[in-house]
Amino acid sequence: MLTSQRKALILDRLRRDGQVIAKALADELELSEDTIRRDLREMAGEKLLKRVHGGALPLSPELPDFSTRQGVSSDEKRRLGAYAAKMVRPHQTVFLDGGTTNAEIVRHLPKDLPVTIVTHSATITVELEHHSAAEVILIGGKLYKHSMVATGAAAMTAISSIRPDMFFLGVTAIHPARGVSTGDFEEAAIKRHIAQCSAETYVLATGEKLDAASPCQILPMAGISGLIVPADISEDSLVPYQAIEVPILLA
Amino acid sequence: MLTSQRKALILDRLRRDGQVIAKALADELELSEDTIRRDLREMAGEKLLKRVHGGALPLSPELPDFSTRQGVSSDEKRRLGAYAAKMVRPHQTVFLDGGTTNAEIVRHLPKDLPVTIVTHSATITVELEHHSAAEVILIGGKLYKHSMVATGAAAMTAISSIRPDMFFLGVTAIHPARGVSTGDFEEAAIKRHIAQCSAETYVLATGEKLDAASPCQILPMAGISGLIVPADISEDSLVPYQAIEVPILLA
DNA sequence: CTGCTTGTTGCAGGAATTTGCACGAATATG
DNA sequence: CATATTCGTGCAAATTCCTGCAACAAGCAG
Repeated sequence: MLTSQRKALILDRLRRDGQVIAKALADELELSEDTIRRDLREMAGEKLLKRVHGGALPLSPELPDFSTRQGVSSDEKRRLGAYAAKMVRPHQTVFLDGGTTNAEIVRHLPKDLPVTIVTHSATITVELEHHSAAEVILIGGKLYKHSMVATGAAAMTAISSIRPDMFFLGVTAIHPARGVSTGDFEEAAIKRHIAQCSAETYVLATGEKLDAASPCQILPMAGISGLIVPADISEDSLVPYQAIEVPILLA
Repeated sequence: MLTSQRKALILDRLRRDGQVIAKALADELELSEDTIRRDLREMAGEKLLKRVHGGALPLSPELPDFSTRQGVSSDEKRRLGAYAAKMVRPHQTVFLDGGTTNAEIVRHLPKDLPVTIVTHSATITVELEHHSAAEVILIGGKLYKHSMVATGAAAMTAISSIRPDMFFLGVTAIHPARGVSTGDFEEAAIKRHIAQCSAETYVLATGEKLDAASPCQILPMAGISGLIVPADISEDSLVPYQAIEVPILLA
């Protein structure tokens, strides 16, 4: 690996993760920590990053980016996103629903992973700009602006022609008895349709979504292949879901 | 192996792999590293690549990033965008092509204008998020990442079902004899199709696009309903276009 | 054919860069 | 305050780079 590539990688990680740990990166790239630290020292000299004990941080905490990055993703969402990104195997076809949590999945997907991403979300599509090896299929239709996804008959038809290996479903609420749900009827129908076309359906759930219900059910819990929750969630809150035998994955 | 062939090969590898390692390529071609390095040195002089210790990298690893390109719209583009936005009447159906100039149109559209916007561009779609009265139709398909627009058979089909009142066409070059053109064959076909479905087709042209030609023609000049150019452009440069009777609108 | 020029290639030797290691100093953590 | 990391510096080995030079082939004029 060329030095300049390594430095570009470091900048990339800073943008993506908001931090770089010297030791972790040294392990990952199979180089000595000295080399990484030297890079960090030089880059700090060029005002490209801020050195801190143990690694480095971006110079400007967060670029004031538009709607895509509006919700400064919580650490919780980043962990869920990283976990889900690791589930994706090369050459799979993955359907990504809209939402900030799913945007985190994209940010953790390796930029050179050969994979087919299908999405009906404009914001997810924009996030995929620099994933050079990813084939992106954009589902069109009437835009539902609240979540910036395509809906309607055209979207339904387009989705029908695809059989994704896995679907990362975005929801607003999860309840043991009332399943996964969202606020809009049309959106719920689309999400349900995508799930039916997909081999597996996973839901990324931050803590505050558990044991809540929104007006429109998408699927009963039995329709979910797996629920991905932060590892530090209280065990009590998971009991009702273990009871109905939904596979729970700890991120 | 001829020198020029070798240099072409190097450019090829840069495009394909994003890097060239001097030693590895010397081994592969059974030449001394000196020869490879000499090539790299010369090509760096011609601004064809960027030399780094150990080999070379493409000049712009990630072409003038779309998101940053978008941020720095020139004053010229803003004026064109404002002018085009004023052409849009309430309740019309407008097809917006991708590109930074068309993004400027959106930024100048009143947020409460009741209008139907059709687009195959993910970035344009995101720009429309806060236009509450606009109905947005997103055209899906295989994403062409260079310009972040949907292409392919699916996009063609979806476009066919729509008859926009006006189409704002984005191009990379405009030439009196060779018409409007762009760099990608597939993209040109899509743009041509949209124009054929639309009642009127307008092209927003910044000064540097005039009298240039890109590989793939979209339409002859006769296929254009109007050319929108900055008002401060030199009159001389417009003469060839007035001669072929293309309506010219000064923004 | 000869002599000259031009362009390409490989090689030698010295300069510059990169990398990993050692060791003492600085910093975090309990 | 004690311990464990992490940091910085100096140093040595390896690699890569550059310059100058010589060998060789191709093209061209005389």
